Amino acid sequence: MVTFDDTDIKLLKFLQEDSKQTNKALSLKLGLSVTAVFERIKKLEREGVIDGYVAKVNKLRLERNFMVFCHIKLVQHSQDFVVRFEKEVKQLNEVLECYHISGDYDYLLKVIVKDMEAFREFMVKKLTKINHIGSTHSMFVINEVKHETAINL
Amino acid sequence: MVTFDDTDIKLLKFLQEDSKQTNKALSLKLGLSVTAVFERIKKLEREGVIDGYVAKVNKLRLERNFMVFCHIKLVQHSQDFVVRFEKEVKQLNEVLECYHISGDYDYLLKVIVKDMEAFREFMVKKLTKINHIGSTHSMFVINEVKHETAINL
DNA sequence: AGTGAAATTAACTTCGG
DNA sequence: CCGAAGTTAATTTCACT
Repeated sequence: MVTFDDTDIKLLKFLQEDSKQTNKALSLKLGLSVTAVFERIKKLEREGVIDGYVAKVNKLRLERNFMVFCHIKLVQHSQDFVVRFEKEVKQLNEVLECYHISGDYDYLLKVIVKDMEAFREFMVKKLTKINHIGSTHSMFVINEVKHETAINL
Repeated sequence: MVTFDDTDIKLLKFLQEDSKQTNKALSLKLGLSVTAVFERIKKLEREGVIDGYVAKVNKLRLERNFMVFCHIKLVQHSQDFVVRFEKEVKQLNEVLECYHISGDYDYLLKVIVKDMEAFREFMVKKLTKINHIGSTHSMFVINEVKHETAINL
């Protein structure tokens, strides 16, 4: 098991907020040399703690501002059905997230589309075309109160 | 209204996947010069379409692998209560996402903590300490089937 | 482990056309 | 939008604490 010291945690916090800042800037915030920062980042990348670097885009500006959470129940829970459902749902690009959850429903999906019309299309032509879906229940997002990409470290 | 051409959309797709690739690499993928890529990125940043650049971290490696979705109902829905609830929930670092949703419950929260014990602490000491919460319903994530950070463009 | 400095490479940024 | 030139930062190495 690899361990992380406080400096690693701080470094990850900074990089989760802004990955474009220079190693110089990070070295000042951390009280380390540029070389040390460089080595630590490389180590975190090598160990897979840092999983990559991505641009965040503004959903509103891109007309992908209609978010819906869909609960899904399967008709059966045999290994076979579960595997097939998960495989098919992964291929739907409107589905950004899919979780197998405890409770009344089996799955919770986060779906992002342009508008209600696009959502209807998605439901009718894609989601409900997947076999073995028992029932669905959609919850529309009225307002995004909070959306953090950074894990709380 | 600002518009985006196909090249902008492609560029955003690439940057949502990997923001550390060089403008040179992007220029090859897009069939443009490095300068053109540079100018387009700057334009997208200026216009707020690109919202920032962040490092993705591996939840598993960092012991933040316990995810719970919490439904919350308020006892009242006066402007005052809603505003106060939203303000307080924003300050909880275990809550990565919070949505005001349609349906039986008022809010859906995505909570990430270390383990069940940490979740219990969170519920008892933080979440249910917020006033005006009527009822809650927690759904534990058994398995993360899909988790895309990139918006489907 | 970390530091500072120096050398190298590569990327970013500006500018004239 | 392009290519070239100038600027800056990332990256690597090394001698030393």
